[in-house]
Amino acid sequence: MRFMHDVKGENALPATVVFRLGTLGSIAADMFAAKIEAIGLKPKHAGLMTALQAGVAASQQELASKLGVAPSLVVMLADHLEGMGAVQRVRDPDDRRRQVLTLTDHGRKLLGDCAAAARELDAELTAGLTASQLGALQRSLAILAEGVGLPTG
Amino acid sequence: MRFMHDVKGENALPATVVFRLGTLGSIAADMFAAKIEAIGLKPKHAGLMTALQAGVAASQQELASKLGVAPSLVVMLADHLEGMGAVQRVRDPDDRRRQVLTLTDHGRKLLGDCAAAARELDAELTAGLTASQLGALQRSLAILAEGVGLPTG
DNA sequence: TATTGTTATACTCTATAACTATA
DNA sequence: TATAGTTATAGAGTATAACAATA
Repeated sequence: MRFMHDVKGENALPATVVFRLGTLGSIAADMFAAKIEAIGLKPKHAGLMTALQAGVAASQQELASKLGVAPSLVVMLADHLEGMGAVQRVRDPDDRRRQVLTLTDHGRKLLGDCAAAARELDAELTAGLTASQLGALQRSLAILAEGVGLPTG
Repeated sequence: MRFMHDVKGENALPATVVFRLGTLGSIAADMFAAKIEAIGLKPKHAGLMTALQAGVAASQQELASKLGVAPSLVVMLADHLEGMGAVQRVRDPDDRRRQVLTLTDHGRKLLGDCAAAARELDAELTAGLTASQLGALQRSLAILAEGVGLPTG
């Protein structure tokens, strides 16, 4: 006979995937934010540039939709990135209402710096995993990401 | 010869564990928040109750430390939980400055409801994984959680 | 004087709503 | 009239700082 709520067992809240993803994700996001703060970026800037790099969105409306944020937030993110020379805004000649964003060389370099920071954190975060565990984790996370239709990749 | 920044490859930002944990974690947290909103709770309330249940903290200061939030936030979370009869505040007779929080029966029931909600989301989220992939994922996440000294897990 | 809890205040983030330009 | 972008405003969430009670 077991406890109905199974407070310590594998059915308890802390053992669920959503709980662990939520808590680990929050910590991971904070670590990443701290790492890229030095180059003047926040995670959402990296997310926007990643969407541009992947070619899944170009106009600000498309970006807002893909990133799952309000259009007004894209304006501020793009302002910041344009101000530091990471992206360029060019009016779409076919529809002059649209601002098409493109990554500059500097933007690509910054995105590379973000990736390098992320890889350093990966090494730190996954130090306790064996190589095969790490591989399995990466594959599982990729499947989960695909399952929820992840905005930014 | 490869591109220096390897923008699409497995070294790129979207393929890192931190990036995927961050994005998936945010989605998971939102899903969980939406599920438990109906019972008047937010993820941080569940985290606080989980810490109480696990016995890793009792006073509000200890909770603030374990949860990684400001003491003033614990006051508000505890106010809310006390208001709905999920926790009790009792003064520590040995040190009357300390408020010791304890879960009530109703609090334990609510925590069980949170766990049930999380399990439902797990089923939905991990539908694309095989049983063995799921098991491997759970083990890996547990190791990562331990590695970062997770507050509430 | 130091510490726990509380209250008051301010800041960050983000969304909603109003506005401008273009279609 | 409808849409892309922008600006202005407002709300949620959380931290910092001041305060009260106890040690």
